[in-house]
Amino acid sequence: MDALESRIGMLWPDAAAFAAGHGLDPLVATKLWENPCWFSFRLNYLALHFNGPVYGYIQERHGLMRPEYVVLYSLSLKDGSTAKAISESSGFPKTTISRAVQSLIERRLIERTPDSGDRRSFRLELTAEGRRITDETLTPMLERERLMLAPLSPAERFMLAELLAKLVVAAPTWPDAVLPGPATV
Amino acid sequence: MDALESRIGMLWPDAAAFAAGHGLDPLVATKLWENPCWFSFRLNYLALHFNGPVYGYIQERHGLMRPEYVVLYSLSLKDGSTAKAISESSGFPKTTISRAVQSLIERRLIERTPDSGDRRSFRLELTAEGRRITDETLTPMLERERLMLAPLSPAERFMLAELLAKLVVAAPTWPDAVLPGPATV
DNA sequence: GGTGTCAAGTTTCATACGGAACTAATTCCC
DNA sequence: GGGAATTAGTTCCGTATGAAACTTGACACC
Repeated sequence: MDALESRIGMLWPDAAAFAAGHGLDPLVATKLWENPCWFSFRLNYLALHFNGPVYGYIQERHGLMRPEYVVLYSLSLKDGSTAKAISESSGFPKTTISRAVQSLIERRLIERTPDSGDRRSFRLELTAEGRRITDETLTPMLERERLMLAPLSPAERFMLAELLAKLVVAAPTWPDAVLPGPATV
Repeated sequence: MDALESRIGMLWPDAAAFAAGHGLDPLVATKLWENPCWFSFRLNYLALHFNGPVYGYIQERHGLMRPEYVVLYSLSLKDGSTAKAISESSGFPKTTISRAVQSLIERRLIERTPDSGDRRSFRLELTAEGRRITDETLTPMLERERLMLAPLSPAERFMLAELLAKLVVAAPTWPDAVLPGPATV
């Protein structure tokens, strides 16, 4: 009964013709216009085209792996966060974050001070040098976003920001596993 | 001068208060409402909450790694695609796709036939068994998208689909590296 | 105030991953 | 038509990664 609903993203008649007309790879056009899972494809495709260039640049310029920079960036937004919070908000497993934290401490980009009250966890804080790196990196990141969002009008950008925010806000209500289909029982 | 522009996604006054009111992790709220790079965060966060559950399920139920399933799914949309096209449309490096293809051939989920005309490349095609798996997996994938998009009205979903599509269409015009800032020269 | 359960972070270990170099086929172009 | 430059795909190899097990501390419960 949702046959119509799942076709929301598939309103272009002919992916091949569209691809030819827009300099788009034919398979990309198919995934864009003839894909029942239109949402996840667009999400992943766009995320990819942000992450690749940006983390490539950071890696090359500062020698930081992606999880390391994720920690740094998280602290630049909220200094004193714990490894746990960073892990959950970024989606990297806590083991990966733990390693990143150690590496950043060795490089004196962050400091770890025991949390008063709970001796299992630690406040993580940027050093001056760590802050310098996040400051310096913000410009190219913003520039990349600007570039990617350029096709939209300001009103459209605002609309997009709102729609995505609505979804993020709802995330805590989502189950963290896909239910096995009824045939599996 | 774009100070305003980059604050598009940051229109909520107090992330901490918002988090408390919505059962949202405080760091997530900060990344949502006090983050100059609002776009990439929302993109990655949502992609993550699709990929994790869905690929976890596929891995568990069918023993397929993510790149393997990406190949399978790509062929379910456009049978006869080449490894190259799959690599570029999915963002996985060609070496990873190559390995996935080999594994899928061994498991008789796809077949490889030499491309008439260019003997370097191969048409990849689903076997009946491969098709069975993509058919069977589509339901939980659609269900996950439905769940994630549930907070939006049909009109909003349509709007979101359109906005994201506009961006994907523009992707071929994006440089594939972030320019080094002027201070780097 | 012990005992069992849970949570933050670390260590261990097997492996999936992706960059660099390679092979083979194609295209360019003089 | 023949050599240079490109392209599809594979192989090799070092390593970043994440699941499972572990450590240490908090908290519940009686």
